[in-house]
Amino acid sequence: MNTKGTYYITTPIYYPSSNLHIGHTYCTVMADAMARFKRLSGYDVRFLTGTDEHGQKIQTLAETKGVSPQAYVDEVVDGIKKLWATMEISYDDFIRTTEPRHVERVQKIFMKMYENGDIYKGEYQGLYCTPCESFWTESQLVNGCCPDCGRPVTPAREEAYFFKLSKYADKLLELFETNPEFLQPESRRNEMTSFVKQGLDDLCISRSTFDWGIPVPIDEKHVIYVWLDALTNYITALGYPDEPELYEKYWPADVHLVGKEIVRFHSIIWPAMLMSAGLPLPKKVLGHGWLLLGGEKVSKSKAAKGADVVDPVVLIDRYGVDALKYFLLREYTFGQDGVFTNEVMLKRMNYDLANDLGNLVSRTVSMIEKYNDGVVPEATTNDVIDDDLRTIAVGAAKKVEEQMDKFAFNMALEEIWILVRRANKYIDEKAPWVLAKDPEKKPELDTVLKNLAEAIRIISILIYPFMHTTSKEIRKQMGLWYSDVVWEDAFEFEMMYGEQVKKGDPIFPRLDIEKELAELAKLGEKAAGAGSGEPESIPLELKPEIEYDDFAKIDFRVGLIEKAEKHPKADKLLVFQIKMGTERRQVISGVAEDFKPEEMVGQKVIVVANLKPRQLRGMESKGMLLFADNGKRCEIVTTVAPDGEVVS
RNA sequence: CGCGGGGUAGAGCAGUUGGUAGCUCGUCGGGCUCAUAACCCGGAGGUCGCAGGUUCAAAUCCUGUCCCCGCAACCA
Repeated sequence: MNTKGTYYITTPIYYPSSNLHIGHTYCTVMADAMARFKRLSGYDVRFLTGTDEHGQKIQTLAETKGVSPQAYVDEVVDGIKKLWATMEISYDDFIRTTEPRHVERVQKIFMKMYENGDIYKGEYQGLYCTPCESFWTESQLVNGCCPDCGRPVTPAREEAYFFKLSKYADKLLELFETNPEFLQPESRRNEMTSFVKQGLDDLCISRSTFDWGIPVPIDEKHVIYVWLDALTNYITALGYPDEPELYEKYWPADVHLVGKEIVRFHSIIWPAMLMSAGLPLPKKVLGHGWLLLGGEKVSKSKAAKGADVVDPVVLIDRYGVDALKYFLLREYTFGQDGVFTNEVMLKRMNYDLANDLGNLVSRTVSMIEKYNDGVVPEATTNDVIDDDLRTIAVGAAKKVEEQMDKFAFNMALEEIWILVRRANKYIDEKAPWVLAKDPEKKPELDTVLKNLAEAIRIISILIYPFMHTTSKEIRKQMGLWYSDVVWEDAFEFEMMYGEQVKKGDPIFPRLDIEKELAELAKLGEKAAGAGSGEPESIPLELKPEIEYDDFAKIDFRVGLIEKAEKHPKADKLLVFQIKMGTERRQVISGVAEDFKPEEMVGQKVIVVANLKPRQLRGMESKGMLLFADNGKRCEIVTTVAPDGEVVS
């Protein structure tokens, strides 16, 4: 064992701002499968996951709940660890960025970059929200106001530390070009290449407006930017720099598995940081796709149909860890987005696991018990059908290896299922129940039973990285309870003679899909809060409280939309001509994706009339319209009151 | 003309050294009874977004065009 060298794989460290959903589970399951696969095939594996616990958002969240940030993250992290325990995620280390080991090491790494001349003190210029003590960039603003509290922001500047990211643009481009393996899939690499080509700004890496973070070692008034803090986890968890034993053994990482939304941080900022610190770069950054929930095309979503359950705990509870893992790994193509629905999931579980695999084991064990007293007989005959089964069986491991090298989990499983289906077909072709009626055919029958036992033994090895519990259950029924799973045995076909099999419960009971769909829909609705029973009042997470005076500063007016058209130079903007009593003026809103201009004309809306005018892509907007917004889709807020009247 | 990805059977997807279009599910029909009403076989169903071009031959190369989706920009 462990003759093939080391293999270091990481997941992102998750941000504990809420409980994890099936998307996080997806990423972690992939990493776990790969870690298990590599271990099984002889690598010395290190698998790291963890949580990223600093930052203003956590601090604010904790405040709204009235607990300390540490207490807040402790609770969420506890839940995350429990989930991974339930799912039997085989990580070797779980790092939390609030742990002393991480904090100290981040500071040392910061100092290293500083000493190398890549960190300088500068002035951060941005838009400042005084009550929130936060800086925002123009693009972060929501309706021109602070995205957190919704109040106006003012231009301001503050002292901050910067990382010379711009210095590394050429080196990054060179990295992408000369080492295409570094960043995959290709579409992400192209995206990042063009991002770098557009020019990189130096990165502001300190904040002084909140304190839930790691202090800048040379200036205690500042805390280190969360991404700088978070990215270093991949080496601080290995003890870099003060206890470098693991670091020296496992770094550079073989792969950072990340979601596509954070590819930029991992493929640009992180390598630049490492270059600055003079450290080797990770070998590969892999951006996977997202699981998309229902909705799909045209937003008919008004009548939200049977909510899909995305809480992994609920799904595991009902269907088991292995079924969920199998579904996630088999259904989706790495790197691409995939649609998640209860129905797709249930079908996968039923067809592949219950019908194909579970039933194969069940019928084989039954026959061995029925026709040979539960003992695997010897194979003494052979024909082309036997050859075909054997060839596919002993060749499958190699194919799985090839697919896993490409992180094509779905194809790796498909290769295994080619064998599963071949075995089922083999039974049909050989019809053992016919052979059993003729004593003369006993040798042939024995061969069939023996070959099936071998095929199932091989399957039990191949599925181990993906479903180790199922693997063990199959091995138990096949009489292999006493032996370890050894990858090399998947290339052998002469190991089952004489084993004593024992039928057990179905490995994957068949599901009644209609019934399960109904049950899940019920659970989904409950989770969505639409449950029956007495209405409960759960406080919303609100922006900080304001004074009446703050509110009184705003002049709301009723406005009649007389004209609406698309902004000629912007995709998301609509330009409205509004009549408010005697005055007519132009107001622009970012709602072009939700409304057609013509459906807006004639609507009476509420206008923030005393908002400072502003140019938007070359056109002036005087004021702003109110909309209800769930983050995805806007709804217009209308009134029947006469235009020009004051709203208060 | 900001950058990139994609449009292939009812659904979801494979398919780049160009040479009879494949898979899973669904559907229709058949077989089997060892097995979890599971398993196996066969049929129907596609002008491979559209229009041109290169070629003996294009889903596969080139040009144009329409539509979707990311990123960027933008949402007073």
